[in-house]
Amino acid sequence: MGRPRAFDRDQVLDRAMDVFWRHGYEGASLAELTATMGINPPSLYAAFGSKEGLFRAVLERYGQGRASFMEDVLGAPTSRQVVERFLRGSAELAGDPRKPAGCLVLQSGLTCGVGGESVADALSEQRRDPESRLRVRFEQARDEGDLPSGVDPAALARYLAAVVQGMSVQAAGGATRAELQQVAEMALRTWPGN
Amino acid sequence: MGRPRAFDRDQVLDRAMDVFWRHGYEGASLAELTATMGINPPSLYAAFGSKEGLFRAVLERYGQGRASFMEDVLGAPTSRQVVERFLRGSAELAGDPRKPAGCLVLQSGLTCGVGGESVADALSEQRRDPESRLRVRFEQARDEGDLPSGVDPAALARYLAAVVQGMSVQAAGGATRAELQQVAEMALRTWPGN
DNA sequence: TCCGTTCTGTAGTGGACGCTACAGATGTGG
DNA sequence: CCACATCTGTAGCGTCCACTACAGAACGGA
Repeated sequence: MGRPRAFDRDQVLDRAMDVFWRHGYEGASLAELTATMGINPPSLYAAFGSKEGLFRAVLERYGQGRASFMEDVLGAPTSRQVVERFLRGSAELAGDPRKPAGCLVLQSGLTCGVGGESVADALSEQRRDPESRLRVRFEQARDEGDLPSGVDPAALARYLAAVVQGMSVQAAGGATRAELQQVAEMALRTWPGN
Repeated sequence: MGRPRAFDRDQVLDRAMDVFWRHGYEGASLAELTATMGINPPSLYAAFGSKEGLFRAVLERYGQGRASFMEDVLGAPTSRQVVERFLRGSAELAGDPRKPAGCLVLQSGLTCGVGGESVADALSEQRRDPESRLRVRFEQARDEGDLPSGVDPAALARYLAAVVQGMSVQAAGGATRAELQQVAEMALRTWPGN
């Protein structure tokens, strides 16, 4: 009971995500956030507590999409197909013209000013997550004999994470979807067999 | 004539570089910069004009080191060796424990707030430079028959740039030098021949 | 209809930011 | 030794930042 909320939580989160994505966590000002979200500061603070709280809510929403992507990737029958889905799908996502370039988790903060360390740490953790899930999947593949000999699951996972993060950087610099796909195909040459 | 400058320009630039590297362009405050450089704001402004002017001076100094690295890379006799030097050398640099992790050009600003676009553009340009020089080198290699058939010089250059940028991101997340070297070696499998 | 509760919009708050006015210090040229 | 030019340190400028006090509006319950 009480006066009902005049905005849709998911909708304003999507709009906030766009601002954080384009300007980074610290570069996104409350003035621009509230203007884009179409609400006033008190409403924002009542709903999310703080700028960091808002950002974490955005991050969680973003993480849902990533999680479903990773489930599709990890569900591929062979390790070679895991790699294909991961690289090609990431190129597709990083180059999606309907969204800001690259990846929110990378764009919104590689570095931070003093006091922003907790946000930077949260982002760093988010970046590590797909890599560790890939590693686990490749360890399983190795035990099943589904990994070329001489390939270390951890090194392969780290390499793939690096390539995808590099694609995000390229996208931020204006690379097109087709160019990102070329990067994915070059990376797939790492592993011509299978 | 007049009162002589009480600080060494290159020394304060190196110290400023460290701050920008760790906190990014916008995350580096004048207070921290002046404290680290050991000078007061008026001295800084007399010498560099503005925070952006200081950053550009830092960037130019950083670029000198990068340029000599790229000259060594591009001077390798075969394209395969160009790739080896670029990947292994970049892993070495990104993991250098004497400096902040990764690459200044990437750490100091993938995104920016409103008004910081000129800095972001300058950084984006700096990021493209090694890639275009690699492309030119690979085009030369192709004309000399020194490139495997089916490899596009532009795509190869972009791929390598992405891998190296990804290594920087990994370094920012705490990856060790040895782990970065593993990424380089994985990437070298792209091109087992030669 | 009135009450309690929750949200909304206006209009700020203190503080940190990039930057600079000013006066004193330190050098060179005459 | 003095006039002048340049740098240095103190102290503070206006502006923008994340954030909030407050009063009125919009609901459900009695």
